[in-house]
Amino acid sequence: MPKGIMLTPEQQTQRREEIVAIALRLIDENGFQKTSMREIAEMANMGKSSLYDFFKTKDEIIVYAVEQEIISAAQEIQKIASDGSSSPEQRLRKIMFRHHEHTRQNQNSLMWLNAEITHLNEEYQKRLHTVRHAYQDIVQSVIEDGITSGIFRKTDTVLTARLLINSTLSIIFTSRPSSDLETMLEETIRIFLRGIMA
Amino acid sequence: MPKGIMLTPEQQTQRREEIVAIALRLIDENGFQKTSMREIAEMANMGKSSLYDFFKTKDEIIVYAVEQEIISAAQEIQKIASDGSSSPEQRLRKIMFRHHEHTRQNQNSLMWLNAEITHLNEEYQKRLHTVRHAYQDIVQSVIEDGITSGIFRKTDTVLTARLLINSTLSIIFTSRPSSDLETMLEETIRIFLRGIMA
Amino acid sequence: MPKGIMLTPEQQTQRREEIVAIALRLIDENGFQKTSMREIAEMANMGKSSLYDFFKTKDEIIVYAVEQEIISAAQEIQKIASDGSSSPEQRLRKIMFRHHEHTRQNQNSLMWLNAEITHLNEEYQKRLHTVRHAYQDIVQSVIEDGITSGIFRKTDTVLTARLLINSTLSIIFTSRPSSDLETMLEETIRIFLRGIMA
Amino acid sequence: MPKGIMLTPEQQTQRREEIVAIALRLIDENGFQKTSMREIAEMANMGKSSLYDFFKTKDEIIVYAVEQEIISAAQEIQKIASDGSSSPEQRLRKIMFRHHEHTRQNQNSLMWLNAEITHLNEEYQKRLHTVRHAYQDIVQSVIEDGITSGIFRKTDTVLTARLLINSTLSIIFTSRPSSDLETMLEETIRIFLRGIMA
DNA sequence: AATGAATGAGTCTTCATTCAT
DNA sequence: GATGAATGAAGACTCATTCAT
Repeated sequence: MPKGIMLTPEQQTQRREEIVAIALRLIDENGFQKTSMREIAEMANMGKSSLYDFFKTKDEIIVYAVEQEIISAAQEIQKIASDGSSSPEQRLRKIMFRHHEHTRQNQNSLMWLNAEITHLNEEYQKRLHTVRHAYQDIVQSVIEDGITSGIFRKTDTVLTARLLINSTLSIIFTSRPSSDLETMLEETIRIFLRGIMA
Repeated sequence: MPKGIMLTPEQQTQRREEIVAIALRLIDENGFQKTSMREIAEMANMGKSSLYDFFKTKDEIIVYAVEQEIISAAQEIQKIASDGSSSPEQRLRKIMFRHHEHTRQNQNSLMWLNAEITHLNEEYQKRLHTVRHAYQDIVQSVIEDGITSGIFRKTDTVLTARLLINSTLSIIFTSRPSSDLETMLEETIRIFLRGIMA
Repeated sequence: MPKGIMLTPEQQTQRREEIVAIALRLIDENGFQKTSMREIAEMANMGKSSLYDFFKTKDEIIVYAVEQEIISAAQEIQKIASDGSSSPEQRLRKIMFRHHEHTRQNQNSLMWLNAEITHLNEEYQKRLHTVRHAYQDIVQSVIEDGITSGIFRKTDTVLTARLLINSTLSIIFTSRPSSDLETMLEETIRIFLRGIMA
Repeated sequence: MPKGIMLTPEQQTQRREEIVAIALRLIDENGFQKTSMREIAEMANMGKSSLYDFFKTKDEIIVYAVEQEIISAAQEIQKIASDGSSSPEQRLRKIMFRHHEHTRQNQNSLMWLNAEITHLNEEYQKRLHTVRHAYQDIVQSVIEDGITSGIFRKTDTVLTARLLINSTLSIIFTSRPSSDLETMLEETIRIFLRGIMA
């Protein structure tokens, strides 16, 4: 950690990623509230106040973390969504698998934000909404492709996309799993596809 | 609030209900964290410490509150579920309407618990799981009725019930509603029913 | 310190006075900024947070302290001001002596507020302005008596009162006293009286 | 801002003046406490730590700033004071106008120092006392001229000078101005002159 | 039985200052 | 010479919980 040399944007980003990785781990273990900045700083081997050079507030850490996760997941599902060689059904299925992974990896942060997003400051809410909407739009576009091509019936695609996206939470956050995650995911996809098939 | 007069068990219970009603309202308005014991006590016209005669911890308030809400909602959907004169499909639809109401009325408490349940003490987790499972079981039983009677295909009914139950959260917690709640609920039910129809 | 028994208003007030006395002493020693709530609490033999049962903010401590001092000083100079048996000149002189005492006893708090009042929240500013104006009004009224009775010439009495009042700060806050406080006060009064004599 | 090029003493001084000008402005806008070194550095287009090449501490900035202001104002009032063609009364009046300007331009810094000077380190206190005394001495000298020439009566000239000097604060820092600044200044001068006239 | 006074542990955040490059 | 990354110490404030009366 050189002292007076401006961090390149890459270094900045890398440092942020490091912090975020640590923070996410702690948050997943103990919850956001019970994770303190002191704790994060200690795990990150830096002074409490140095955190504030990278994130203006504690909230921003989780917001940034989830924002990045969603952006990166969005890029991946976008690739799948744009793959003209698969049927909408195929693509939706693939997206769900990728999405399930994303949900599983960030389960607690995502869930915490679901519950607390309305208590974040407006800027953060807006940032999250933006990326979430973009993400949903991708899923939605595949559904619309299916409708256009006649294999899906006409549904409220905004809602359908959201139902699909949120369904992975039902799979992951259960105190009474009926089988392994993958099997449940398959079953979920099956139900939904059948639900929207023409 | 007479001093030195023993409260009968009924009064005890009634007082608990009052507190719980107030707490639920405050939590739904401001979130669990931002609702303080002082605030609850003031609204309930009692001393801070008197709350502790009814609930051992702050957590217990929300746990008990949601527990009761779920129990009471379970009783109602049980009635619907047991109504032999309707088809399973009809019953599922009615249940979803009632369930949606329940979700809407306690949205923040329910969501907060979803996010924080793993950080509650074990006893509370267990209590919540118990009632949730019982609730889910009812929904599940209707689905199974449908399967038995041949109108639903064979699915993972535990999972299906959970998907159904959680779908109301997707409807209620959206920053981008595609239409009014009831319409979205109808659409959701339609998709699911179709998804599980034989 | 009984635990669950409501403090009577008198006890409340007394407790506040105790805190205020300690706080004022610390503030006079080390300045407002360098006096911490922890320090005050420790000196007052109470938990940090108990302070907040008596004062909502740190600022409020000094505001309340000075407010009370001014109110009490105002009552005393009011008595002098209303004493019909003395000439306005006599009364002004007596008031200045009493006022000088008041200034001396609260020198650092008063000076600190002079510098920082604009950074206090509005409510506090208003409270201070109110009592200060009331205090100034009393001094002003004596000056006006003198004008009415013809012994003082017509001056801007609002300004004159303020000059008179603030002059004690010049006497007290000097790094180069030209004599003892009382002598300087006498000289100051002499100059002012001569300055406004008809 | 060339790197590695030695600054000439003139450039050094000039840079200091720039910093000081910026600091004074910020301090007068937001107060000393709320003005951070980062803020000053940013406004001065230099790195935070570069400030420390010019000033050892934050305190020194305001000390130096006010010191320079007083020295420069002292030079100006010295010119007035030495003007043999005007009467002491005339000169005092002119000085007061110039002094009022000086006070007004640095009101918050001056007031802040009044309140906090005793909490500065000794060296800074000494430096400020030195220039303040020099400044007061000039005013005092004019008063003494007046006494010598018989138009002023014999007063404690050290005190009188201080009263005169501080009176501008009463004019400027009021929450209840009785008229515009200039008029109040005129009235103040009138009262004082009359107060010390033979 | 009922209360509110008292607390202690903990929170996020700020900032002047240092120092390696 | 100039910089900004890094920090440590501190600060105000909150709140669930306890307990003496």
